[in-house]
Amino acid sequence: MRHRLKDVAQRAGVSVKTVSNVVNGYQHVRASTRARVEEAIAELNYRPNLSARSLRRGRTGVIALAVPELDLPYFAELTRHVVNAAGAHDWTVLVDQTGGAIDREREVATGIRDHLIDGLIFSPLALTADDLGAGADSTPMVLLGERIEGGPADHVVIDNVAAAREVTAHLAGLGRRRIAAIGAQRTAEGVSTRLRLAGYAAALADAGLPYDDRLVAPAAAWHRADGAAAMTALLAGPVRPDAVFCFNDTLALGAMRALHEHGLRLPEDVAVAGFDDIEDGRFAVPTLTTVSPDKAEIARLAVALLAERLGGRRSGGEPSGREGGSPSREISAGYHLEIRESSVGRPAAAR
Amino acid sequence: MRHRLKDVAQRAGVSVKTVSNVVNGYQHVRASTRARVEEAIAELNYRPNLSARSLRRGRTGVIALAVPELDLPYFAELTRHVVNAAGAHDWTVLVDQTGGAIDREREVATGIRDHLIDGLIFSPLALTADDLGAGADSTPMVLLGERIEGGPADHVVIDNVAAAREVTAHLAGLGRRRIAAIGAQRTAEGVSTRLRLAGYAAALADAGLPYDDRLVAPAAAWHRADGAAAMTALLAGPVRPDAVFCFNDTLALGAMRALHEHGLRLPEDVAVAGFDDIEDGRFAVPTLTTVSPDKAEIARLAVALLAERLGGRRSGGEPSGREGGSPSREISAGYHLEIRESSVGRPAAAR
DNA sequence: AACGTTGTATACAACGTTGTAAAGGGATCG
DNA sequence: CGATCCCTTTACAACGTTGTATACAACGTT
Repeated sequence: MRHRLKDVAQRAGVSVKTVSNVVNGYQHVRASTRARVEEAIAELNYRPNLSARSLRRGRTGVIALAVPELDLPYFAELTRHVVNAAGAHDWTVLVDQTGGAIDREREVATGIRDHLIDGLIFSPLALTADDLGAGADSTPMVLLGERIEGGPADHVVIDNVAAAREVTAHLAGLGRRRIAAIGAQRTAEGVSTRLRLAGYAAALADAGLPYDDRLVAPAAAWHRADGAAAMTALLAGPVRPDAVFCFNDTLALGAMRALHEHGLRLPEDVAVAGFDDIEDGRFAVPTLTTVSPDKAEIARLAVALLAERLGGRRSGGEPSGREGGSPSREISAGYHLEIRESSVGRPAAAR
Repeated sequence: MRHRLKDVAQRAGVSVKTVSNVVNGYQHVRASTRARVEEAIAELNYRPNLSARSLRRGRTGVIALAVPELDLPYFAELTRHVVNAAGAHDWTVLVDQTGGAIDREREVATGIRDHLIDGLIFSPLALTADDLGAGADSTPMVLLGERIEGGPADHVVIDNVAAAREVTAHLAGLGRRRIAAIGAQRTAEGVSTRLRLAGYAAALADAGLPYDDRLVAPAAAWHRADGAAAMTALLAGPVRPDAVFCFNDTLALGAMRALHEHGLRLPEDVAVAGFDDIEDGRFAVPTLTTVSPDKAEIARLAVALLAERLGGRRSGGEPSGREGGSPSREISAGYHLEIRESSVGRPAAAR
């Protein structure tokens, strides 16, 4: 049984307008009147009708987070951080999954469930700037990652080139001479993929190692099975890698499983590194060396950018939107290397 | 720039009512008029204002899924299945996390973002039937798991007792005589916990093995770190287990990591079994023996129950709700055992 | 008495969509 | 010619909330 302002007003013996004033914290309300209204609200368990409120105000207090797949642990962990960061603004987060499919991503970018969300945080895989321009509505959007160059939205990024370069350099610094990479894509559509590959290539050059196509394995998607398949293909190839940089942790965990099945020792025979620092990798056998982006910071920055676009408050006004607002910004979040057993082995003292 | 029915009407040279009739598939619209309107809709990229629509109709087309933690893989995978199942009804799923905290769960049960959702699928950890009765609104709710006895909501469950019994019997059938359990709780608040413990105890009795408190380790939460800590405590205890049944897969993965760190072999020294069949366990070293609930079926059943409560259609009518509707139902979904390396070892032929 | 402040109510309309009722025009059929 | 059907429009109000304007009363101060 949902109660309206009108029902509260009747119960408290005041006007609808007075109840609204109490609910909205309008200062000119006598304390005794306020108490009476609040009591009626509690008795009736009144909750504002947010559809009505949003129609009148133009705001719902809901933002959306659209990620490729929630069951890729990186996105699940990121979602948790976004939900926490959004809580500080008293926002509810609607989580959507695109599956990385271009048509779904276009749908999200052009307005999912229009008018039900105030803003969008979006981690796309396949979108282009053209997709963003065409048919986009005015809902403020923050993109995670460097997927869209020159688009109108704000971006939160990490330096994929530097991070990939650094972790590959770590492997080279351990004396590895045949460093493979898993996660490239044939069509090179994903910008993250290209940047991580560029960082890998730069580190090889830094170390005076040749870039060898035979050591670069593609992956259709970034799940464990894809990592296992790519590692298996590399092991069947003409050049035996002594290290492998995987473009995310789930690829790395799959590769580690494949290495185990081939009777290879980690890291003695093949050192492994990943990217993302998911909890999984911290408890794997061996624990996984990885790039650890500051997920909490990414979430915080994304929510802060969105809040700024939305004017940082819950109440009205036309959002500055994506067309004609301030120029789009790109902010970098931090990362660091987590060096673990999969590259440097087990501390001898622990045995 | 959001366009209204009025803008479409002007562009197509018809009335607002005619545009509404086209949008809603009213049959008495001339084909040429319909074409004209649809063209205007496409040109303006018109999208209905769902707040306005829901205010008028009383429906938003959004359901909520509330789970304890999205970054526990079981819930992330379940979310994916729920989103897929809901898509068949053209529903959008709003995902919320409660952290398993009683006050957050109460908040969810009494109506999160009122009027923004048509129904709720809820996987609570701490709620009681009293919590459900008090202050609950009329939004239809389906509960996942046997958390709430005698409450008014529909339930989708799996037979936790039988499943736990079966996987423990599997370990006993392998000749294991000191089978431990990880995941019990001191306060025994969670029903799943109690049922899995009951199944474990029943299987011990079936096998003529004594129930030994020293082999039952509690866990504060069900993350990998909790499993590792509990396994470490068991290994420091007076009775050395030769098998361990963990109440979920993340506990099991943490326990496996702890066993490895103590130089024990799996499954030779200690056989391990989990519950949930997350992807992680399929690629672990060794692969994890586990109870595999049919997550897609759970999702499908939950969505179907909710659809029934909502009258299976998008348009109007007062939902039958939780008060005064048909009696609450409990439906069981299937599960099976996945026997893998952590209990039976590696197939010899694979080496 | 006049003025300013506080507090409450009334009035109205806005937000975008849609359900109901009624009217009107055109075409067809008995 | 009247009845019926198809099609479109106009009119109105509903949904629940809230922003603006105005009116009025009470109280305190000058």
